[in-house]
Amino acid sequence: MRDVAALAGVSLATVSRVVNGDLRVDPEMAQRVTDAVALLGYRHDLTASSLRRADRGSASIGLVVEDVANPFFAAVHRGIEDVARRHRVLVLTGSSDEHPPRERELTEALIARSVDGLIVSPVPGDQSHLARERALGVEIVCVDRPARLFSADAVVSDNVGGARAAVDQLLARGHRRIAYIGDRPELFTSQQRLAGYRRALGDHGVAEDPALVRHTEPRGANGDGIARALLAAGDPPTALFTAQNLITIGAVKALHDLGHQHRIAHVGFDDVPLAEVVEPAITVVAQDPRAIGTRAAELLFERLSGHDGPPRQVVIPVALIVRGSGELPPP
Amino acid sequence: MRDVAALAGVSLATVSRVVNGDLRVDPEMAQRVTDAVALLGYRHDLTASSLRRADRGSASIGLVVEDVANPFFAAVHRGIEDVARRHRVLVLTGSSDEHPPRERELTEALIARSVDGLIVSPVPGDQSHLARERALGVEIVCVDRPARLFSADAVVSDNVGGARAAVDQLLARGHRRIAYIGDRPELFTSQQRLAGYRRALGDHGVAEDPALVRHTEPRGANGDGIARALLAAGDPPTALFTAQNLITIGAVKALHDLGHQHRIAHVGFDDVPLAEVVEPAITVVAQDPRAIGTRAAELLFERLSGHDGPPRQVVIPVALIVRGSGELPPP
DNA sequence: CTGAAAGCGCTTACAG
DNA sequence: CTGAAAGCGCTTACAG
Repeated sequence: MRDVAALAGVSLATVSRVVNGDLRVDPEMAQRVTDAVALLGYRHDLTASSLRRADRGSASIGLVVEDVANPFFAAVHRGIEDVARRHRVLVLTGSSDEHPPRERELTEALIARSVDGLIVSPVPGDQSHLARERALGVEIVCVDRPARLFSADAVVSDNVGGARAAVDQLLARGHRRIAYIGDRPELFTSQQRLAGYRRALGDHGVAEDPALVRHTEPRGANGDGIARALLAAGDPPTALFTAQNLITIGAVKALHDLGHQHRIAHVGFDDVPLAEVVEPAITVVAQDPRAIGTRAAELLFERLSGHDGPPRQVVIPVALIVRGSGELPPP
Repeated sequence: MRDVAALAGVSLATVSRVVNGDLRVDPEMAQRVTDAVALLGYRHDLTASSLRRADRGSASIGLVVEDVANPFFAAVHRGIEDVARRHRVLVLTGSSDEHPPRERELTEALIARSVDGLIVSPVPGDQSHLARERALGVEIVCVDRPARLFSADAVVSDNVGGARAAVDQLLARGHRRIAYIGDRPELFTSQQRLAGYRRALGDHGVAEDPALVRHTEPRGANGDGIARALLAAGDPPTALFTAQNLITIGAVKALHDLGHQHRIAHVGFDDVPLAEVVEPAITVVAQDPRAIGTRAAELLFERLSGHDGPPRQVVIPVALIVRGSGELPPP
C-alpha cells in the first residue's frame, strides 16, 4: 500500500479510500491509484484491514462438523457456503470426528483466526466452553443437533417426525417386530429417531422389544454386522429401521449378502445414492442437508447483523420416499 | 493482551513471550501471566500476531474445488484437512462450480485473507492469473487436474490407465461397440479418460465410432438421458463406459429403468455407494480421493517449508473393482 | 531475563 | 476532497 501511495503520489489515506470504494475522492486521483494498484499487482490485506476497522469483521466464519467427507455434512457445508458467499464471507472448516477435545481445539483455532461466527454440529458431551467464545463476541449457531449446557440457535431435521413416519410405514404393512439400528446413543439425532420409533410403536399398541434396539459404533461403522446379528438371532425382526445413512448402506449390504432383501422390510433415515436402483428400491426418509446449512447460515448472519432475540430452534421437514423395501409385508 | 499485562504487572513483551511458549522467562512471572490469561479469558489473536511476525504465516490454507458437496471433492477435502491439522493449519474452502470468474474471485478472496498456500482444482480455461498470486508468495498445488498456462505441482488420478483398464475389461469379454460417456470435453479428467478409452480400443484394433462418444452437461447432469439416447439409437452400444461418478449413477438408473441392466455391460470411473448391492453389481475403477488430498497437502507443505524444485506431477493409482456389470458378455 | 519502542498493513477521526 | 498522525493487537530487535 505504501508503494502504491508513492507511485500514485498520494497519501496512504487516499489509497485506503480508493481501495475501499470511498466515493469522496477526486476521480483523477482515484484513477492514478487504480493504475498504480494494477501496475504493482497490489493486493488488499483484509486481515490487516479488519484489525484496524471499527466493526472488526474478518469476513470469515467457521464450521465444525463431524466429518466434512460425510455426504450429509458435505451438503450442509455447501448450503452454508452459498449463503456466506452472498455476504462475501469465506468458510473455514474442520472435522471433529465426534471427539470432544478435537471440537474444543477446532473452535479455539477458529476463534484465534478471528472468525465472525461459528456454525457447529456439537459432539456428545457439553458445549459449555462455547459460552466463553460467545462472550468474546463470536456468534454461534448449531446445526444437525442442539448444543448441551449452552443455548444457541439450532437448525435440525424433523427427526422424531421422520422416524415416526418410517416406522408407521412398516407398522401399516403389518410388521410388529421392527428393529431399530441407530448411531451411538449419546447422539441427539440417534435419541430423537429412537423416540420417533417408540412413538410409532406406542401409537399402534406394540410393545418395544429391547432386543431389537441396537446402536452401532461411531459413524455407523458396524451397521452391517448388527443387521446380520439381528437377523441371525432367534425370533428375528421382520423389518429394519436404520436411523442414519451409513447404517442404511451397511444394512442393505447385509440384507443382500444374506439374500433376505425381499423378505425383510427396510426403511432408512437419510437418502443414499442408487437407493432407487437397488432391488427392492430402498424406502427412505430423506433429509434436506443443504437446506439445513442454508438456514443455519441465515440465522448466523441475522445475529451478525445485530439480531438479538432468544435462541431459536428451526426444524427442517423430512420426506418419506416410498420405493419398495419398506412396503414388503411380513412373512 | 494489554489487560493481561496490566493484571500480571508485566510488560506486553513478556505476555507475548509467555503466550508463545518462550522459555526464557522467569517461571514465577510466567505463572502470573498464565493466571491472568485464565482469569480474563484472554484469547491470542493469530491474525494480529502473523501481521507482525517475521515469517508472516497465517496458519491457514485455501482450497478451491468444483463443489465441496461432491463426494469426490469432499473426500479430497478431508485428506487435505488431515495433513493440515498435523501442521496446526486450518483450511478455508470454496466451490468454483467450474466457473472461471468464480475461481478468480475465490482465489483472490483467499489471498486477501492471507492464506499461506492454495490447493486448487482448476476450472477449464487458464490459470495464468495464479502466477500473480504465486509472485506474492503464496504456494499453489493443483489437485485432480493440472493447471493450464501455469505450471505447478499437481496430484491426479491415473486417468488414462484407469480408463484403459475399464475398457480393456469390456473388450476382453468380446464387446466391440463400447460407448464413452464423459463429462464436458474441456475437462482434463474427461480428456484423459477419453484418451484411455481410445488407447484400449486401439490396442485391440477396434475402430472408434464417433457416435458412441458423448459428453454430458456440467457435473454429469444428464448422464441418464445420454445413456437412454445411446441405447435407443439404431446400432446401439453393447457396453457403456461412464467416466465420472455422477454419470455412472445416471447410467445405472437409465439401464434399470429400461430393464437393460443384465443385457448391457457397464463399467464406471469412480466408485459409488451401494455399487456392490445393485444387480448386477457395478464394476468400477475406484479412485482414492482421500489419498489425492493427502498427497496434495503434503506437496504444499513441502513448498511452504522451503522446497523449491521444479513442478512435480504425482499420479495416484486407481483400482479396477470387478463386480459383475462389466463382465456381462455381448448378446 | 525484562521492558520501552518501533513497526506489521491497514483505517479513521481530525485538521486543513 | 486530502493528508499527517494515532492506533488496531501483536512481535521483535535493542538496550539494560
